Amino acid sequence: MEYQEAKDKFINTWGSLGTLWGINKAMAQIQALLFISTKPLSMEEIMEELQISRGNTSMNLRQLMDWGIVSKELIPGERKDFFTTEKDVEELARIVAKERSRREIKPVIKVLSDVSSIKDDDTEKTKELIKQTKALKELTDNLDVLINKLVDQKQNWITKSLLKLIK
Amino acid sequence: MEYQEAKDKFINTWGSLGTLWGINKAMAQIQALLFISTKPLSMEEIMEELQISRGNTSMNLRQLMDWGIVSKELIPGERKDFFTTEKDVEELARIVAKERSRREIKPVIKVLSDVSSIKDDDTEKTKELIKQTKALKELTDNLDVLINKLVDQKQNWITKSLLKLIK
DNA sequence: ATAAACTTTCAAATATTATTGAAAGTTTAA
DNA sequence: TTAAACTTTCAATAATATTTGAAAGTTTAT
Repeated sequence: MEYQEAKDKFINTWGSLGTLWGINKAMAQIQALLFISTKPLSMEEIMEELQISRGNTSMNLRQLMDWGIVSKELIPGERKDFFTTEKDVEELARIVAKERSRREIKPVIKVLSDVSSIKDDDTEKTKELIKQTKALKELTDNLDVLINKLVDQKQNWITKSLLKLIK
Repeated sequence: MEYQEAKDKFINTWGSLGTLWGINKAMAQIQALLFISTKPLSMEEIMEELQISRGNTSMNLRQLMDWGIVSKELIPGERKDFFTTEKDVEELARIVAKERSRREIKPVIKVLSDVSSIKDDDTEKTKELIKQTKALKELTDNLDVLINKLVDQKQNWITKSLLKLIK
């Protein structure tokens, strides 16, 4: 496999993986492109490489910046903005995990917490609703804590965590 | 909050959460409905409760069964099929984690592995592609192992894992 | 202040994905 | 067998999400 083919394959796979996880294709592809780029890229270059429109590029770069995964790089003497992504995979994973926790998990915990604390009217169906949503709430809560704990271990978190779990 | 409101809220939240994670709304809602039901439900009952078509119900029940989270329950003397979902949250989480590993993570590892093993032609961009995809491959690999290890701890896996990680 | 260079916004267009419903298929009881 | 009861399939349709592109907005150099 040659460079160009490998690059395309990586960007496309990353793009469809994104889709599968509720992240849109362009957003994932831009990140992938920056991730393997040897230098910061301008909007023009991104549009050109991925064959997407200016508007699309702009909106998705904004989202990536909101996630904290991509940042603007000011290049002296250049009028345009240039963009880079976090290059360290562990730091990247850390950011993504934290953001997903904040954006997706926390709000769900809130709903589960509300639903599971309705007044028990002593009917079987109410009891079941309370019991099951409470169990789900506890699981989600614990998972969230677990993820945040994992991710907070500053260096080599995965390796460290693995070692501990082996017993 | 009354029973009906809490139930609707739960089913709807679960439905939109599904969407966010690449699982379609009806599929997530059916699972949610079964999860808080006190008894197995027929297709008719599911259609009625969620206001969705027969075809939609049938297809999504099939998918839930393919995932291994819903199963047919044969009720003696009944002609219709009845359906239940796994009621234990930990077992549910275990199944979902295993399936996502198999369906989504493993194939990505394969692609990353292929891409990162292209022939090094000693250009800077090829070196960067190899370096970055290799790092990503290793991270994904390790995360996958970690998830599977967590999930394989038969009882109270989250609690146990948490304790270990506290140090 | 002006205008060129560049970025953002957002309504409309396009593409993708989910849903419907009726026909085809299957199972069961008599 | 036959036919009623039930389930599945899938082409057509509807709903949703993404993308475009041009106008509006912003910044910077002169």
